[in-house]
Amino acid sequence: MRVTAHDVALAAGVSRSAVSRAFSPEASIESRKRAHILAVAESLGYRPNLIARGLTGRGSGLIAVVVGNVSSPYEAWFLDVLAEAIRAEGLLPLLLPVSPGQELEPALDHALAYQVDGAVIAAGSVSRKLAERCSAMGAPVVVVGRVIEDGADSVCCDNRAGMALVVERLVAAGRRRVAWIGGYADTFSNIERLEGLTTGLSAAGLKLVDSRRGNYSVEGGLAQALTLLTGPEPVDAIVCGNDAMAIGALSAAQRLGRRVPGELSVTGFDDIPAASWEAYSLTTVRNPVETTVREALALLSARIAGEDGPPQVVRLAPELKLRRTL
Amino acid sequence: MRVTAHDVALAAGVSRSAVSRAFSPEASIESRKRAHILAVAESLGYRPNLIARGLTGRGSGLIAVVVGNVSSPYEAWFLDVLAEAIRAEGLLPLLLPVSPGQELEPALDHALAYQVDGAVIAAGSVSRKLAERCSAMGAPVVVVGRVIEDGADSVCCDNRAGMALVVERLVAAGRRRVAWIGGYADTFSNIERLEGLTTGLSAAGLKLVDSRRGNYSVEGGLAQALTLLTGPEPVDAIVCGNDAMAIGALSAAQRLGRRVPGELSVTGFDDIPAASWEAYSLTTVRNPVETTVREALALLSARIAGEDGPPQVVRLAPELKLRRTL
DNA sequence: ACAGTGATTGCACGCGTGTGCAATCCTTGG
DNA sequence: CCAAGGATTGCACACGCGTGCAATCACTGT
Repeated sequence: MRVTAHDVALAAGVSRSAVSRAFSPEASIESRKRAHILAVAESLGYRPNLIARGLTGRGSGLIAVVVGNVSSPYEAWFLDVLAEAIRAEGLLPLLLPVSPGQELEPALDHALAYQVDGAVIAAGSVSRKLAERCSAMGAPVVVVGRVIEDGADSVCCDNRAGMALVVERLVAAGRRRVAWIGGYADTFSNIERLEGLTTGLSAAGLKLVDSRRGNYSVEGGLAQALTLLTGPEPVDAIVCGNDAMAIGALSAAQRLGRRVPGELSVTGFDDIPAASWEAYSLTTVRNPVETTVREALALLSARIAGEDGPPQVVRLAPELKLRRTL
Repeated sequence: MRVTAHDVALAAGVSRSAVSRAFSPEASIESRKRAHILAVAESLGYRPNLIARGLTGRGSGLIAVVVGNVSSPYEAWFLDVLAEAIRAEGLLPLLLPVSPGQELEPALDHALAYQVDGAVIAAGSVSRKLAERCSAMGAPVVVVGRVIEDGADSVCCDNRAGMALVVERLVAAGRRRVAWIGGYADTFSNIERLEGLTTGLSAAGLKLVDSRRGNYSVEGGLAQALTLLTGPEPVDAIVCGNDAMAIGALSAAQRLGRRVPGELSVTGFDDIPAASWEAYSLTTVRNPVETTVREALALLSARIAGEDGPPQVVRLAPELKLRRTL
């Protein structure tokens, strides 16, 4: 059935150990013999069983990747970069989709049962206890997009700084009646972004005119912007917690005939690919996804290599992408 | 370090076999004892090592998922649905991103070395030989989005039928000068969609006015539509090979001030989420992704369960989504 | 030619789990 | 009270691989 090292050993007339060593680059084995074994192995279609190899203790070569709705543009973008980077390290990503509201723990348990070497968590609510439990099981964890104080390594863009950039530009453009459409209320990124917005505004002597929740989706942004713009309170800028909602808000503005950015500014956060599509040309804050992934994997690799020490927090500076909606 | 069944056995004062049986629902074991063992296991934080379990032959519980650029909207959508469905079956998806142009084989080898129970291949060029090799290794393969004649199970929407729907509507709307912006030339879906378009047109006594390649990307669609619309040949309809390019084409039309659908029709294929965003309201062909995933997994499960027989081909009927661009 | 040295090699064990088989236990019927 | 039968249990082996250890080999220097 399945061809094993034993079969190769038989066919090549050597011991099974020799086969094993032929596939370990550093092992001591005569090079002529190794070549022969590799040739026989090739002809038999033999590949070392990585599952069995993982059993001997040297790590499974698997990385758990916890991510939310993969179909949301930001998550898809992030996952794309991350998966590519993991494979570039010779590892394999185990995909664990955890929709908002679902429990993270069962999914993580499932992955831990596969002896993953590490986990990148970009969704679900991860407590300090959970992170510690993973580490105790031998799987270092890097949390992305939020910071667990003293609990786990994390890398996350500086949301407040990003919003500060938006406010600066907003004020320079003479906007005075600013509204906010945020994501899920208790989300780390949502809290920080809102906080960055309000402190920036109050520094300019302004305060929010309105504040709503759009659940980070296009539909949510559209619905909230519609009721907002048809409400009693006049508004000359809508700051959104992410790009998807900003795209929804732009649709609302279009439907209501508001000129953007003439009478109304709209901004997003993340700079997903759609933000630069001409129909939107959304002014937004660029979330440095590539750097985030690089840093996260570097942290993870260090931990896997055994590096000890207190949890590290990497904060990445975002950048304002000026386009045509502000 | 890592807590094993042996540790639990010691702590519970039973044999290791008993621990193993406590975790197999059908195994013969006194229920009081099972409860006790499970309690001890829980208190020690023990979970059966699925890697080791996979070694005994009963499958690894892993499914390889080969997909292209995850960040492209259609692939992200598909992956989202698929990953969710795989987890719903109690399996775990192993993510293998294979960008267009990259080799599929090394990625698949990597996954096969993990003894995956099966593979869903939605990207990369898979030959009949490759599919057979996988099956020989004990990993059934389902190909999605293209058909390997007599080579592997596959499920794929009926691209020609989809295009027929577009043509029908196009002709009814009185369009006579139709251009085509396709994806990668040698792609299965691209060939079928183009074929469906041309046969439909010639049945109506028409033929393509122009034909281009936009690489299935927004940027490609934009660039091709720009040169197309500023070229010598007048055009009153652009049929695109997927939604992303259609979105690019709409941007081109907007930039050039063409009224859509007044002077120009634009259509896509797939019905990605962005197609229904108000800025586009793209008329397109809905690719039945949910059904595709369901059928693909059903096929795969049957094969994993040992079902024999000739390769099956499932063709799914698409549906025209009439919006505002045609 | 011979001892000494270092490179190869094979044996056997361990990784953590499932499971056939025979031994044991408890239950039940007479 | 005894025997028969079924339910439980533990032993031991298997899964496919890496690797320490001791044995073997080739080779070198004198």
